[in-house]
Amino acid sequence: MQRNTKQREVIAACFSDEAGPLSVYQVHALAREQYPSLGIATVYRTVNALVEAGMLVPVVIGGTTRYGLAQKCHHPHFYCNKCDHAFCLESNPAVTTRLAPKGFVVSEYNLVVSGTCPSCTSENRRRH
Amino acid sequence: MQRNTKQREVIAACFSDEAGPLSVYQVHALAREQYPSLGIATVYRTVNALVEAGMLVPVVIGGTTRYGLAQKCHHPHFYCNKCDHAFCLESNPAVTTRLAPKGFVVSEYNLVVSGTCPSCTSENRRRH
DNA sequence: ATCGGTGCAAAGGGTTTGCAGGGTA
DNA sequence: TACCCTGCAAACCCTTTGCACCGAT
Repeated sequence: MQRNTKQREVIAACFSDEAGPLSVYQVHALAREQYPSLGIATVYRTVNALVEAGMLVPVVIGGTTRYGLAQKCHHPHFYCNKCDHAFCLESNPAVTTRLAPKGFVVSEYNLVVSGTCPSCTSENRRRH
Repeated sequence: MQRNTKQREVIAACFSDEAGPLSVYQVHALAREQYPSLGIATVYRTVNALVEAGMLVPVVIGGTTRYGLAQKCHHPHFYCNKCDHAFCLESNPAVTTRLAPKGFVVSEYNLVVSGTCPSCTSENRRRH
């Protein structure tokens, strides 16, 4: 039987508070603010358990795996090269339909668009 | 100045011969058939150099980075979970346009659809 | 008191780097 | 001959695992 611990509470809270998917490293940094002795292995174990449990889904962004809430993250994401933040995008029906030609059985898809986010773009403009 | 070596020739040929993008591991295995003493470090260095040179582009598929010819691989890919092979898909105009909302500057995108490819699907059918 | 969860450190897998020797130009 | 490239091994991440202790039930 599963037990409730402070560590799990803090880790799970990171995802509820955040808009976009987080890497294990980011979760560790965030959660440590509230629980400094938290070990990285615990984050890995907890995140993997939450994926198994169906609460989180993995989203691969630029070679790094991030994790987002399942009910929020079955859709495209935007990755900002400047601030290293990942955003959730609206699901685009045109993407999900007719993705593969005849004969290919589609079970899922992963779409990551990258570039510069609005706030990094405006920061850039201010400098000119 | 860059020099032509047998190793580079063999590695580059792997990509010309292949339909889909390859992982470093796959390139190493393929290239070793023609050059058995080839070291994995040389494959990493050569592939990275070819990406720098613009000949190859990285395609992240299921957490693993594969590499494909630049002129062939700026488009969606299909990953077969059964045979572990990556296929190139036709570029879908609906995907490349209107990907991100206003304010986001898109520089590139990575779309991987996964499931079962035609030959693995038919193999499955034969067993029933 | 039990036994699942945690932190630490070691082990594992994939990728990069330092170095001496070899091969291209 | 010069010096870029290669293979080997060590170094480096990132992630998982083993183990003894801690703490929720």
